[in-house]
Amino acid sequence: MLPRLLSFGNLPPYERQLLEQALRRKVRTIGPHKDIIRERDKPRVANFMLDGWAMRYKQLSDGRRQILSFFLPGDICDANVFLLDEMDHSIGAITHVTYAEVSHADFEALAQAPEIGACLAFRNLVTMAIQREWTTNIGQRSAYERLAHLFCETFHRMRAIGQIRDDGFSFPLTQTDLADATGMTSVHGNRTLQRLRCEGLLELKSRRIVVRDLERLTQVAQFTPNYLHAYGAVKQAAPEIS
Amino acid sequence: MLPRLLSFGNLPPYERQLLEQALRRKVRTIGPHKDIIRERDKPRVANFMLDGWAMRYKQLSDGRRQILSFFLPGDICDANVFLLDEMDHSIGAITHVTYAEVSHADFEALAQAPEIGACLAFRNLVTMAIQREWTTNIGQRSAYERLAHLFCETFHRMRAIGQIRDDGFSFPLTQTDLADATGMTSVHGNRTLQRLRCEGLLELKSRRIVVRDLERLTQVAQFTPNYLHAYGAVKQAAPEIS
DNA sequence: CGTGCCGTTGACGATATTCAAGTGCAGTGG
DNA sequence: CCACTGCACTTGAATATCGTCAACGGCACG
Repeated sequence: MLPRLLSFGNLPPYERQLLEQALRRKVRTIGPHKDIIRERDKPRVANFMLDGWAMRYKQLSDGRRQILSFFLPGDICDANVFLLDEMDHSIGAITHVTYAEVSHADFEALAQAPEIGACLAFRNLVTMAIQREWTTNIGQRSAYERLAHLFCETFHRMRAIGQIRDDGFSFPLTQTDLADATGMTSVHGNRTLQRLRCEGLLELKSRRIVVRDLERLTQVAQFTPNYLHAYGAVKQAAPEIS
Repeated sequence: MLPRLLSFGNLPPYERQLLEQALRRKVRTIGPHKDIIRERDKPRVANFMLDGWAMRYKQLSDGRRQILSFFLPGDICDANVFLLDEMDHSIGAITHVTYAEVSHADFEALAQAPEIGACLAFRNLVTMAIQREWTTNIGQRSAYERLAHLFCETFHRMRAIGQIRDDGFSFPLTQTDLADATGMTSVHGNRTLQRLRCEGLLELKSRRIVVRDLERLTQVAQFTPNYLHAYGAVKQAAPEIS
């Protein structure tokens, strides 16, 4: 019923029911390339990702765009966001996306529940840690290392939600998206990607990534997964389908 | 008594007392270039900045360093950080720093108090927004725009805590720090800084910045302060000295 | 069978890094 | 008082990385 990360581990029955009810109240679907919420909008609800990929991004007035993070199933878009007068960034769907809108009142109730509240706070810390790692990635690493790092991170996150099959996973971004996420132009992204391919680190074709050599990829990226803090605390396992 | 941003606006007497007690319990001082906490340490307390500048940073194994954010008086280093097994970044003092260590128990009590709890959550959102802006800054802007942006942001933050005098403020970073914060080499930082100076946008000499043309600086940086969400909701005013 | 988006390529120029050397200044100790 | 030291800042030249512009091919979709 719930995507893996939204299961929040073993909740007491009362909390589990609270969570499921909150997530059932208002489920929405949106098509790719549509915005879930835009910069300057007044935030009204917290969004819990149920299925599909979305992204957080900012756009400068001259058109430059920075993708700030990706939302995978089970992620929470903006905990506590009600406290803000207006959004300082946008959230857009990459694929078809299903998400649950959680009202301010419902969110408060979830945050008050001891287990769920702690999980929400923990998730928030992980989200912040990932954002910091992206800053480091873009600030310090070369284009080549940067892409390698993003693929390592995504691999680990996808594994945590049981989405790895044969060392590969679905990766619905265009090369332009990839470039905007790593702070390079799409032309340079394309060339850098080719280098990753021809050095035998990975394949990327028709929206699917296969990691050919995780060890070397990790080395190139100087990737250390500690900042994910055992993201979801779930190792590779069958996804929760019920 | 409390630095401006830690005043949390108008608190009911009970909460104000709670806050002051929590901040009085353990006040520490540390010299410049010392670490307050290091990556891989187990976090035990939340640190509330009382005086001086500190920074959050990450170091790669080959020595490259990314400065992730600055802590000014009144900032909170790591709310909720107890939930993490270990630190994924370090916090270092830039100047002499005075800070209050808040225990897990005390922090919980603060977070439970309605007004303070909301303030803490709000501050956390602003911290995240700043981190996102840094990602955007480093990812999309040129070196020249990037430095301009950092100075704009710092100007606004310093103004919010009443630290602007004659369009200038104390700025204790070396050029190497500045470069590590904006993802460039110190040599390039130096040259870029010279350009900012000779175009009449600002002066930077002996650890003090004077903004000569805020309007043009804002333009160059494409700076929009919306992401600060009226950081502290305090306009320029005399600092709270009591 | 067009149309549009995505990926790819080449040539060129701009931006940023590297390496190395030198200046200025503050603090230290003789 | 002055040499000595260390650090921050500055400069130049050579190089590497990355961006811009423009064009073309493939493929899906209508």
